[in-house]
Amino acid sequence: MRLLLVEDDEILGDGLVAGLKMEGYAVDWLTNGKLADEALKINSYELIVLDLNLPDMDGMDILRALRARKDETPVMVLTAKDTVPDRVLGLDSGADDFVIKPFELDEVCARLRALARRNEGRSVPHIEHKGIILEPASHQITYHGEKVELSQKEFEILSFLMSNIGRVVSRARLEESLYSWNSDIESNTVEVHIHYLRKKLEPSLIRTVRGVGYIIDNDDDA
Amino acid sequence: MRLLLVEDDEILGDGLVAGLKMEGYAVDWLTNGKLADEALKINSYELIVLDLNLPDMDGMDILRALRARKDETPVMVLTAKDTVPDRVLGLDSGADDFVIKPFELDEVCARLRALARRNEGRSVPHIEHKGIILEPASHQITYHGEKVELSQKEFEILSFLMSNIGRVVSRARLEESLYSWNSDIESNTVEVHIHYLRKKLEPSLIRTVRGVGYIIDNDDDA
DNA sequence: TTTAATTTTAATGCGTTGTTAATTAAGGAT
DNA sequence: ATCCTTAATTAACAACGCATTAAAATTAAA
Repeated sequence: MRLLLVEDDEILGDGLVAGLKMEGYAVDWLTNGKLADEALKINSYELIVLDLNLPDMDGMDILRALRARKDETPVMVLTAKDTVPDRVLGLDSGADDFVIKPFELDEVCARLRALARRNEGRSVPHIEHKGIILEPASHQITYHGEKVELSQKEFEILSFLMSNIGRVVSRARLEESLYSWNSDIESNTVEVHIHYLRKKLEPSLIRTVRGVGYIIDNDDDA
Repeated sequence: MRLLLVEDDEILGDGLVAGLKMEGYAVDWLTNGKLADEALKINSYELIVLDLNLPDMDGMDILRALRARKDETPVMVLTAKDTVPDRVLGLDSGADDFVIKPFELDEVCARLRALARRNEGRSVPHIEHKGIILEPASHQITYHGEKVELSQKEFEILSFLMSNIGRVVSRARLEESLYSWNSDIESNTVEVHIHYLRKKLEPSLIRTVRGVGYIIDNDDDA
């Protein structure tokens, strides 16, 4: 699950990154407001953690710009107690949650889980297709009524494919959804995980579109 | 997917072309602003990557002229950090995204994908004609209800012809859509693929217009 | 620390695909 | 009718993309 952290404080940022990675997030950490603004135009994060107090650009501007682009990604705002204008705490700010510094890492994580859950809950209760039931909330898969144990990466790949049923998903796009920008995957990791998925489920479930990507088809034949 | 790169720096351009081709784009590279302006009046691209700092013509003028012609092609602008007038960063410039030099090739590619995605997301209509159903999203062809397996090049050629039903498409134009300008195809590749298409579908489907090109006719006779 | 599980890397093999090139057929022009 | 040009057909070959496997590296768990 991809997460963007915008935090200029080195020490705090470092700790957050470590903690969030431990929670299983693929974290991109930016210390620069303008870069963050740019990064968000790519729009491929599931969560954003945003410090309002940045040196080069007001965090609120980033948030405003984000919402102006109709980007609904859940945003958690970090602020120091005395720098929060009251209006910010209102609903119109566009943020989904606030944490006041100093805070406990555990609390942030719990709130993030809640955010993610709430966000999934709206749009994707569970996806069902060809005998597969995928429940994002519990992170579990059922295939023809039987539980199937998937590793994290396998789950993420399947999720991505299943939320794009009928559309070809390029390998690059899959990689984007699994990793953060700068992490270089120069090998065939995705292929390998696809292979494991086919093994655990049905080989014909995921169709290869040579030179293009992978797809889970709509139709019932294969 | 055709992409126009306008970049005067030889070294940078060379690298970009290589990288973009690797991503599967058919890249046309122009180092000259005026030529680019002309090219954009004639050709149509799915993406444009534009360096603002050109020797003979301001990149912004190209962009302005493009938008003045109601051309909505997504444009990614490349700029050096200190040469970006602030106004350029505003929404009114007409660009869809910016990248500040120096940049990572990976980032540019990721952003381009995002641009293309945003742009195409609206409508991916399937084309239907004479019993053939072509679905770009799933990359599949049906002929009289039966699935037909096509290779990538075959698929691309058929796509191009089917989105130009009733119009003759010259071989040069087909080659352009499959390859970039300067990539040399000195043989009859297109003919060969046309041949395979006719074999897999109906020989009479694609009519040869001698000395001109190929066409899929409107009418029901052949 | 040891063990197990997960993830990544790397190497291999195979089938598909794109391209080339040579030959045959067809269409126009003289 | 013949010649010349253009297109169709076929086969051969090289290159590529993907699947698969095993092993290494990393991470989590005991």
